[in-house]
Amino acid sequence: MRSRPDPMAKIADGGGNADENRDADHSLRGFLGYNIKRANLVVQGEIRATLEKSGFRTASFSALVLICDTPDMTQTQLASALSIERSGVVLIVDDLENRDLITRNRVEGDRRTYALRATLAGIRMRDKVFAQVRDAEDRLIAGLGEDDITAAQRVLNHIEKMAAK
Amino acid sequence: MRSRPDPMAKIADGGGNADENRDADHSLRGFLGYNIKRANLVVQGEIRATLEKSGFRTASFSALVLICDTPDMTQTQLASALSIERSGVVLIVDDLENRDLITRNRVEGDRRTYALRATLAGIRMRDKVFAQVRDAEDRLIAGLGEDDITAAQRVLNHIEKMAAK
DNA sequence: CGTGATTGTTACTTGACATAACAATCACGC
DNA sequence: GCGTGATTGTTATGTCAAGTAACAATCACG
Repeated sequence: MRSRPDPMAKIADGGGNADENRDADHSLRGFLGYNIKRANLVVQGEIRATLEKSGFRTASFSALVLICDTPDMTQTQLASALSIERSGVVLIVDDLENRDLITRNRVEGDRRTYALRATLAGIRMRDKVFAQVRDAEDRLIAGLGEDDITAAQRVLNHIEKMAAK
Repeated sequence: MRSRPDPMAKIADGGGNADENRDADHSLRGFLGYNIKRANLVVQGEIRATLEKSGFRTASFSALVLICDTPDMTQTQLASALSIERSGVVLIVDDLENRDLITRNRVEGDRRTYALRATLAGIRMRDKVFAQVRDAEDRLIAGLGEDDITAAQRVLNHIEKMAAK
């Protein structure tokens, strides 16, 4: 009785895929990798939407926050912290510098490296967007218990520590 | 006393970025989007490593599972379930069909669509790889409490439901 | 039966990365 | 001091996944 698709069950899958997907993937739901992927998709989408109102991509805003928190950071350090290649941070730092949010400063003793430092405007921008992102996330987790969230953080951090070894 | 970086804290960021990143990003740690992203990175990496031993990418194995669970599925339905475009499933279904894991069957009444169905080999493959992925995930969450995991699942599913609306 | 929508398909574009090579600079042994 | 090798920022190039656009075949439906 399952093999013959009920004519009533017209797929009608147009845009609202949330309905018929709800139980079509019950096998994959058992994988936490699947659940993380899908949750990550909406979180990143929401954050991206929030950030682009201020002209940031996820990586560039993360870079600004890191530079604010760790003044005189090096581009190589930034690459390591962002888990991307050095060549990638060049574009990001270029952008932040062009918008006068950070400055590249020469450092005495090593003329190869730049000491990255946020400007006052950069710090103000960080604070403003930081709050916006927090609001966006709060809206996503509204209705959840505080203990559930800390438990989730515990699980996520544990998984991250288990990186292939 | 936080502003002046301790000279002892020499960055020394060579390859092992897990150490100096631990507290360099404490601001970003407050965002669950950040934690999800990083955890997702290692989970997907682990799953990818597991799947590629059997010649799958994440999407193609998800497709196989979905087709096993929902026989006579349509490619458009599959695209919706995978949250990708129809043009993308063509390559995936091509691959699965070439490996004799599924078959494209014509359906009476609508000569446009294919009814996707897993072969016996496809079902066996699904079961085998399914167990491997579950083992890989179990290794990642080893040491965590059962209640923590269910709480995490609750949080993740809640977030997913909150998709931009 | 004819207009418009849907399905699978192909070709093209795009975006975000990594890789590779390079000049300038540093570290360090001799 | 000097020369070899490593490091930093940079540019150019490649790659890979996923999306867009267009198309023929087919269906729905007035």
